[in-house]
Amino acid sequence: MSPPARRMTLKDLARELGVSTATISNAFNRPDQLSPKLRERILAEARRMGYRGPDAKARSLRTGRSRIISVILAESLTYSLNDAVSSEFLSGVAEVLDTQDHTLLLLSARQARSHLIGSASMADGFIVYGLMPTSDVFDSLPVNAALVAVDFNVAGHPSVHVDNEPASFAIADRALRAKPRRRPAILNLRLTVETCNGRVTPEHTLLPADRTITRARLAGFHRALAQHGFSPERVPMWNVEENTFEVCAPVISAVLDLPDDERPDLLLCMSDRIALTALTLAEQRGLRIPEDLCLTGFDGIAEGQYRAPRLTTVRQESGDKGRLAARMILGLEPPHSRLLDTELIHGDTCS
Amino acid sequence: MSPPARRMTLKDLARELGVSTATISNAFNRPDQLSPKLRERILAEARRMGYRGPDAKARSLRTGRSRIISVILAESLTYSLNDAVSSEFLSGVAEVLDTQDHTLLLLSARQARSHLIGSASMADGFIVYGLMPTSDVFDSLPVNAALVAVDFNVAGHPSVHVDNEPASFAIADRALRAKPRRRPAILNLRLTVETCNGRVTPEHTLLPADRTITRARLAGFHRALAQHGFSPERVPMWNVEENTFEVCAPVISAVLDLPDDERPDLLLCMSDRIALTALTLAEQRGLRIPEDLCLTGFDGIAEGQYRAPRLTTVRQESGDKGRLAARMILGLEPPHSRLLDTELIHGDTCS
DNA sequence: TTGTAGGCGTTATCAC
DNA sequence: GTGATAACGCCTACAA
Repeated sequence: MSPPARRMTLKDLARELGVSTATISNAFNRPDQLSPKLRERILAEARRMGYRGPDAKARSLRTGRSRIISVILAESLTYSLNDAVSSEFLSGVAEVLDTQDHTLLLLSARQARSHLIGSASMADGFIVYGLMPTSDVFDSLPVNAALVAVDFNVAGHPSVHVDNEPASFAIADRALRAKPRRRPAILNLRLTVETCNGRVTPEHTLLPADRTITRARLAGFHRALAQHGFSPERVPMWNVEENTFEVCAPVISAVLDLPDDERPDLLLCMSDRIALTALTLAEQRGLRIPEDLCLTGFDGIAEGQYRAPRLTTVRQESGDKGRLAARMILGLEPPHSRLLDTELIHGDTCS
Repeated sequence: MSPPARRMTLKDLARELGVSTATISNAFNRPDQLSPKLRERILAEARRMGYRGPDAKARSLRTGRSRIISVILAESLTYSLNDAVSSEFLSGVAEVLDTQDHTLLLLSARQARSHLIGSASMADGFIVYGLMPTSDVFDSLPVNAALVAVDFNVAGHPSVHVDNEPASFAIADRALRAKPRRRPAILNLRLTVETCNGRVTPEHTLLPADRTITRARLAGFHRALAQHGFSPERVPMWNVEENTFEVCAPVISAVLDLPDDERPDLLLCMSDRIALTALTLAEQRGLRIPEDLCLTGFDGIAEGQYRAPRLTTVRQESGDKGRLAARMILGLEPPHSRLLDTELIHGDTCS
């Protein structure tokens, strides 16, 4: 009879056992506040009667904390979860949260703003990853919220970065040293203000450095090019709008299908995904790597290293970025901005 | 002075504006309950005074719903986020939740049980993905919680599956038809009760079919092998404990390094990751694919298709699985168990 | 159209 | 060591 559709509460249990609610609460949260015997009895009875422990919603209201950390992603969740770099980042975050009994709530800055606001106040802290389309996202966040920015800066909050400019310089320098090249080109990732999936022309405006890390990568490439006798501004650039095979492929096809004497013989790519797409398409066209075409990537994703030829690239430890950001949010690490090192990977695409 | 560290509440705002709390609440939640003019004024004042809208914690306690859907993953978050198949699944889930103004909370069945219980009661519904190590996970969940199981069954709840047995049969049949092979072998994914990263011997016990989908895949392989004149029980099997390059590599190396007359010439792999690892290692050893070694995968991950040779495999739409599960949880789809189709991909590793 | 008041399930501060 | 009791911030009948 009377199957209580309603979830059993702490109060019900207290009444049933003839003890006060405080005692039940203590049995679950502060074992030292009551006799082991009583605690045992309470826990046993709770199990028997189907009480699953304090309700998270009520507890979070009362304590003000939810043990939820939210990662706000610049891109859509769909993209972020499929992209090797950002999922490795998330994986790092999750690893730390896990050991600290926190959970991970995924939010995207792309979601409806009203919705974002609503969900946001649930979390105890925020890790914001990637460049924010609009800064008003922050207006949605609780005031004084714990916040760590990754791959960009937010005034008043610590951030985590990698050394994009030096790393880009290093890999471009490496490529240019390997063998003299005549026609270097740069493949950008989301670098123009205007939507541009193709050649970048003087008509395009580049995003400012505080809006995208790829600007720093470009600076590194340019510095290396200049040092090797090229006029950076004359090195052709193409831009891709999204770091996926599907979006990169047409742009890269256009590059590779240029006449032989115009086709670049060195592609400095801003991501491994772009470089791998170029690699696949170049192989399909019978181009020899690195003889006919030299390629460099950025990120160091596994896919580029578990294939032949191995991609020459820069490894950034996205997992470490995530772990560090998570540790900062949880107060396990002082909240100071940090710059992580990268490592040059000498693969086979650029000998 | 007195910078109110405390977050401003709806009540504060009401007092400030000289209206009742109900009116403020309505302004945010039920626009039709008050004059547009008043609503405008309230919203404007709220913005001006820094009120970010109703607090999610309090709201969820009051309404009983949080707009949070939790995915409980059988594996660790770290693994799940890095694995192509499960992250595509999550991506599908996220896509649907996004459009329905819900958010995604990631939980792992591996986390400390007490923690899991605590966080669980926060969510409005649960999508359980992959095989549960222990069934007592469900005891942690709120009674009568909305729940959808993916890749396994939970009594009393709908599930989403893929046609593992027929798909495995089809691909094995395809491989065996392509060219007569003498020494087929099977590479399993977590199929033994005992931890086993290597050859499966008669001493090992296989997990029961209700504990792992790979059992169904094995059944499909065996049916095809029998049909082509092999005694399934005599076809050698190896097992890998985790679907990652690092864990697969030693096992596969051992297989490939067998003497020529013992080395399998057909590897039926239970995942693309396993097959791709085999492909990489085989290439490193100078084996020709498919002449010397024929390989099949399972999953159809992008990485296997964007390389040469393209992997012969079965595509399962993990994204669709996620979308469907999410739609069921949100009540957009009738809560009936579903079996999704797969598609045979004729790649180059098995001609 | 707006206001009043009770309660959602906890936890924390007190007394006892 | 244990028990009342007052918040936590909001939503929603219901009354005005």
